[in-house]
Order: sequence, then structure tokens, then C-alpha cells
Amino acid sequence: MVDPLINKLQHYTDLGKKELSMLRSLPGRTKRYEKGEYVITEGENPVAVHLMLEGWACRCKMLSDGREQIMGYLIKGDLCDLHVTLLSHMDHSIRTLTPATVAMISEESINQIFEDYPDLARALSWSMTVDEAITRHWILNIGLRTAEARIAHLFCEMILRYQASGLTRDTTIDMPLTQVNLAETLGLTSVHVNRVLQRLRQKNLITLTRKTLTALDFEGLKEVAEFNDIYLHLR
Amino acid sequence: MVDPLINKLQHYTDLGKKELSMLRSLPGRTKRYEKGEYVITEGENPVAVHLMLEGWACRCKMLSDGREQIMGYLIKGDLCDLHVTLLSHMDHSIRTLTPATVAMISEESINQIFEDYPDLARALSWSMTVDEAITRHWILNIGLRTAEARIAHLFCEMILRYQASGLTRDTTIDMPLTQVNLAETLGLTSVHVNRVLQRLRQKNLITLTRKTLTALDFEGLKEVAEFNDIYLHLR
DNA sequence: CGTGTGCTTGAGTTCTGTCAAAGCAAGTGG
DNA sequence: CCACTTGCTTTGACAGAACTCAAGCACACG
Repeated sequence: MVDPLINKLQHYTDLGKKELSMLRSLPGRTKRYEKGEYVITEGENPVAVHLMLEGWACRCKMLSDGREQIMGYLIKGDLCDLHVTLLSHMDHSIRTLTPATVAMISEESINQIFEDYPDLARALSWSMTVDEAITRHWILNIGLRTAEARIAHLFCEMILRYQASGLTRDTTIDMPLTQVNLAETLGLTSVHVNRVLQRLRQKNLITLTRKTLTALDFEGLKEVAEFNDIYLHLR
Repeated sequence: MVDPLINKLQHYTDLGKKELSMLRSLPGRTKRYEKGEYVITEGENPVAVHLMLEGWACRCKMLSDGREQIMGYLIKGDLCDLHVTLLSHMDHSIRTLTPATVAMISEESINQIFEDYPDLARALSWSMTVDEAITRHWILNIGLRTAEARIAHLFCEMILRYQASGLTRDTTIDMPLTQVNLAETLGLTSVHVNRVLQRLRQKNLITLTRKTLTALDFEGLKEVAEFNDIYLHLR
């Protein structure tokens, strides 16, 4: 169940048996969500750390006029913030984009890790630091790049994250995002996303169906995106 | 020296004497920088956590064509990532925007805090979580808002951060950012920033000189920015 | 008092957004 | 197995926000 997380942490360090068994015991209480459900809502008091076991979710925030910004994706093996429980209220929501299974990890479990499993605590802190680097890089992506490069960049990132978690070995990944989702992620309109996707397809860089994304020419896609994977901190 | 940090942490919890004296003892080794110097450079191996004691700095990343994105500001009392030292290389740079004094906190000091000062460790983790919330909110700002709202939003945020760290009691703050800096922060060009700033001045929302920003009408500025301070997690 | 850095302005361009309608694919129910 | 719904994608015509290039200005500083 937690193998994708373990795979991801391997990019930082090799975990010992003790740590691995602790990790495997983490998903005590799990919960099943339908597509489009809120795992946690802005304003709510966070009482547990969430670990994605299945499906996609996103961090998002809605403006009063109904427009929405997606600020991050959570896939299999991703933890939402290790220390959310320190906050008295969430400043954003987490919503599923597909049917999903999520484990709830209690504050006590986290505390226990920090007390008795220093190696694991370090590995998880590392993972949080990488998540923050990803968030920061999204600012660069939206702030500096053209629509075409933004989309290409997001695709490159998700492919590498899939690879890092051992969810694919080639350049084909699940792609449950609608064009509206992509627009809300990249600061564009869905109309424009549509036109740019067509351009990427015309250039034979990708194939994209409702369920699957394939980078036909990953190197070419990276070039369009000006992609540099340093911020993902992969081994 | 570390009072701004202490002020900031007060928004999470009241620290005991033991924690306060630990905090005050932190800035062992400090370093002075000129305006525009790099505190740490992309690619470098981070060996210490930096704490701003004086001046402004920014997190930034440069593209191969020379264009740059600023992804965050560090002011008096701000810590760069608590766990940077876990990374083998920086994925962005930190550069001063004014003459600045920075304390270097060793990995050992951080470890000691996590071992012997659990309350302080929690407070610092809280602070890091808030920093992440700010980073995420910048994505929303750049992705969803018009130029005018973006600029107004950044100004509101910096004023509240100044207030939270006890660096101002009204709505006047230092503003060492050039229009080019603002442009690099908000995904705009400096020419456009200039025109929008004029609009904000015309509306009597702000005065802005080379050194100082005043929100003449903070409520009005917040309105233009659609500003909601929930993400700053102030008490 | 020259020099440089940062600010301001103008004219023309382009990228992306808006609005509105139509098309298509997948699923549902009769 | 076919109408019907629903959600998502595609297209077109037009508008506007922000960019580019280029030049001039102003103030701080040595």
C-alpha cells in the first residue's frame, strides 16, 4: 500500500527494516472517496495528516467569484503537509480528482516517528522539503513561461513524479485532469489550453486521451518546457 | 536580534523562558552582505540554515535566457527552510536585495532543538508550514489575478508580515524592491508594473517612494487585491 | 557635474481571454 | 439497442490585457 511512498523516499536514503515496518503500519484508518469529494476544506481544523494510497487529488483554493486555482497535485504515495496539524485551520482545500483512497495518519503517529524513528523523520522531512521546492517551481512555471511551455512543463513533472514513485517505467502515465483542471492549474483558460494541447499533439510530442498521457518524445517535450529536473531532487 | 522571529512565533504559541533563551543564542555566526550578493546559489550544497537579522533577501531562480523569477521574500526574522540541509543541492538561489545581516544556524543546532526543545521545534515547524502556505498562495496570486490585484496583494502581504514580526505598527513599511523586482516576482514586465503602480497611486491607495511603501487606504487596497489573510495564520 | 540605475512614456504588437455555439464520447435508462 | 443526458472538448470571431521596443527623464552618488 505504501510502496510508492517508499520508492519516493529511496531517492533520499535507503531505509532500514525498522523504518520500513513503521511506514507499512502507518495507514491505520483509510477512507474511500468518490471523484470530486473534499478530503479537507478551507477553514477546517486539520486533525490528521493525509497519505494518498490510490487516485489523484489536488490542493485548491476558490475565490469569491467562483474561479479556482489548483496549487498542487497529490498522487499515490504523496503526503499532505507533515505538520498541517499545527495549523488551527486549513488555508486551502484538498479535493479528489478521481475515486481515491486516503489514509489518515494521526498527529501522535507523526510525533512518534519524530521521537523514535529519527531516520524516518529525516526522510519524511526531506520529502516535505522537496514538495515545497515543487510548489516554488510552479511559481516560476506560471510566472515566466508561455502557455505551451507551462503545459509541457507540468506534463514532464508528473511523468517524473510517476517514475520516482515507481508508478510507471516509461513515459506513459494516468491523466485524469480535464482541460478545465489544467487551466485552473496553469493560470490559463480551458479554451486556450485546448488550442495549445492541439499544438503539442501536432508536434508529435504527446498523445493525450481522457485517461492517459504519453510523452512520445520526452526529450522534445522537455525542450519545449525548458525543463530541468533539479528541483525534484531525484537520485 | 531575533526579536522579529520571536514576535512571529507568538502568533502560534507563547514560548517559555528556556525556548526564548535558546532562540536568542542561535545567531552564533553571522555574516554581512552587500546589496545584490548571493547568500546561497542554485546547485550549491546547503550546510546551514539561514536566519535574516537585517535587510531583505529573495529566493530566486534564473532561466538560461537570463530571465529571472522571484519566488519569495525573506525579511528580518525569516528563516530559510528548516530542513534545507537535508538537500544535497539547492534548487534555487537566495540573494540580498539590500545590505543584509544573516545568521548561519548549523544543522546540529536544529537537531538539538528537535531533540531537547520540542515546543520550540513545534513553533518553528509551524512557521515553516506558514511559509509554505505563503508560497502556495503566490501561485494563486499569479495564476488568477490581474496585474493590479497582484501588486496590491503583494503589498498587503508584506505589510501584514511586517506587522506580524513587529517591524511596523501602521501600514508603512520599507520597500527596497525596484519595479524590475516586482515584475520578476509577479510574472509581469517592469513597464507594465510601472503603469499599474501609477493607477494605484491615482486611486489614492498607496504612496511609494524608493524606500518606503504606505498603504493610504489599507482596506481599499485589500479590496483591490481580494485579500484574505487566512493563509498567513496570524493570531 | 557626469554617470548610472531606475522610472516614465508612447506606439505598435501579440498572446491569451471572452463569449457563444456546436461536436463528441461515455454512460443511463427505457 | 436506441433516445437522452451529461461532461468534456473543439471551433470561431472578437476584445483586451500585457508585452516589446525604444527613447527620454530624474534623481542619487561619487
